[in-house]
Amino acid sequence: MIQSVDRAARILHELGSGSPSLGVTELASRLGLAKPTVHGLLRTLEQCGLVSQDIATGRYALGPGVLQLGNAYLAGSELRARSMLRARALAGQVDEVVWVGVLAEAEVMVVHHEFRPGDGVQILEVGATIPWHASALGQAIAAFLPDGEVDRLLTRPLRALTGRTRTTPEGVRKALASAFDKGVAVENQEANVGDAGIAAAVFDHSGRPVGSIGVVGPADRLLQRQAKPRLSRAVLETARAISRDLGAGVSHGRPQPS
Amino acid sequence: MIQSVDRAARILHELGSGSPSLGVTELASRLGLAKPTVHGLLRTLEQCGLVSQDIATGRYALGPGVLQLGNAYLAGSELRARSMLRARALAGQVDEVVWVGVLAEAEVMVVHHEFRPGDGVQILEVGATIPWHASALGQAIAAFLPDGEVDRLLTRPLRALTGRTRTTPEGVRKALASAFDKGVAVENQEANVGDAGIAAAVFDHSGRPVGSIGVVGPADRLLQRQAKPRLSRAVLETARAISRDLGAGVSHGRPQPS
DNA sequence: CGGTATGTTCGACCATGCTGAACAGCGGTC
DNA sequence: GACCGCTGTTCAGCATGGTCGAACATACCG
Repeated sequence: MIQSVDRAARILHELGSGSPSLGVTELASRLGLAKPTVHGLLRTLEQCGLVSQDIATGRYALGPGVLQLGNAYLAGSELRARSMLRARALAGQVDEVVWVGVLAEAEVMVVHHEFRPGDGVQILEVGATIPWHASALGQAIAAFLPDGEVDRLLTRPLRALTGRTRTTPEGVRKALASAFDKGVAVENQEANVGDAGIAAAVFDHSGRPVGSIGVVGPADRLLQRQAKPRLSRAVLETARAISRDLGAGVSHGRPQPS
Repeated sequence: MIQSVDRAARILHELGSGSPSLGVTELASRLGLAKPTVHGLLRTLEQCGLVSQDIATGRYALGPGVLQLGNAYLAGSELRARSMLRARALAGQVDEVVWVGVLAEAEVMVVHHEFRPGDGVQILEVGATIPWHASALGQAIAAFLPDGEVDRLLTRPLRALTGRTRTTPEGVRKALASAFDKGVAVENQEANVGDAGIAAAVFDHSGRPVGSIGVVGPADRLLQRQAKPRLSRAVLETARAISRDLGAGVSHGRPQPS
């Protein structure tokens, strides 16, 4: 663990969360470092294009370079590349917004967003993150993770995003067990009031869940008695198809803890 | 300049350009560093979520963290925030795709993409980069940069993307002079065969060009005799309006070299 | 016109990251 | 099946180079 690099990453993380621009002093106090240390790191990051300084105020913010990297990540993501066509097909089949996500730390990140075919509203959610325990995408992935990793995830505090968010390890475990049994995770207004999600995990050739795909939309429409089974089946079949594209076998049991 | 941080950034940059995943050995040889050095940097970056290792092959690729940062950059970009509404209005008014860009090193990066209202094809270009000299967005910004910075940009090789790309400093300078006079830069198939662009610079309160906004589309449609003046005027007015929102004065001369 | 913020520079100590060489695990190949 | 080349990884020692405290320049505000 190289300290200076770790500190630089923490600076980037700090600039990315919360206030869009911070001063040297504030950054130093937040990270518990000396002011000149932070200054040197910032100067380096600026020269690399990852951070930019507002010449007027002297404060620092993330630079265009990070966006370029983010774009490169998307372009190089095999999961994303393999799921785009099938995501579009799924969106057309069920007439809902489709998301593809991966697990990053304790958040699930949307790496692809397929619009609902006829819908005019276009809010692009690529790059957005949602606490894993509050999203169908996250639950679908976690359900097939080795026990050890699930335990590690559950040690973190489970923040409540709505009144229906599962905030106890037991509650989340129940959801994971259900998702493991059925193959699909269902989330009912646990992340956003009014919105529900249905998602299934995608596996790579080694049987590890590398991400998930699912539909998102108004809870009353997605969870309608006649809609839910149809959506679940469509999502699961799409996830299985992508997994097959990635070289996974057909059957997925819970992998052994490593 | 902190070497380890700079090297980490170069690793990220290398992972972002070209092959989506690289091995330690290849990275080390590309950067001219020792293998264990690169290994240590990669381990640190991995722990920060900026890089992820494929457990099967052992190779490294960009991690989800960089996408998160890229998204944070977009969310915190004042230029982007201020231009979204006006970009949408412009797109509706002229019925063309609208891009908002900023200059990053020698590339112009698209930070906002407004779809052509009725168009079904939806290729999102946010995060994409184009050599500055080959795009209307880049030329519009450079036309209002201090002479010194333009000189510095022109010392780099001017890569040809099409047969019409300006590849000599003189040719580019002529385009910049025209953009400076008219307030709008016009690019005719210099980046992509068949595509043209019309863009104007956006200024902040200090009079510095912070980015640009413009339309992109088929050359024969954009550069039609009756369309071009109309588009130019609309683009210029939108750019001026955004500049005003950012607190810029009304008149923009070429700033003194600093 | 001080006072108190800020961002920045300098110099010295010593921790820290770099490098060479050696280790372990794989895959192909003769 | 044992060899060889390749990979990613670990380990030690040296000295490079990053960190920190204090001092500087500057801007804002009372």
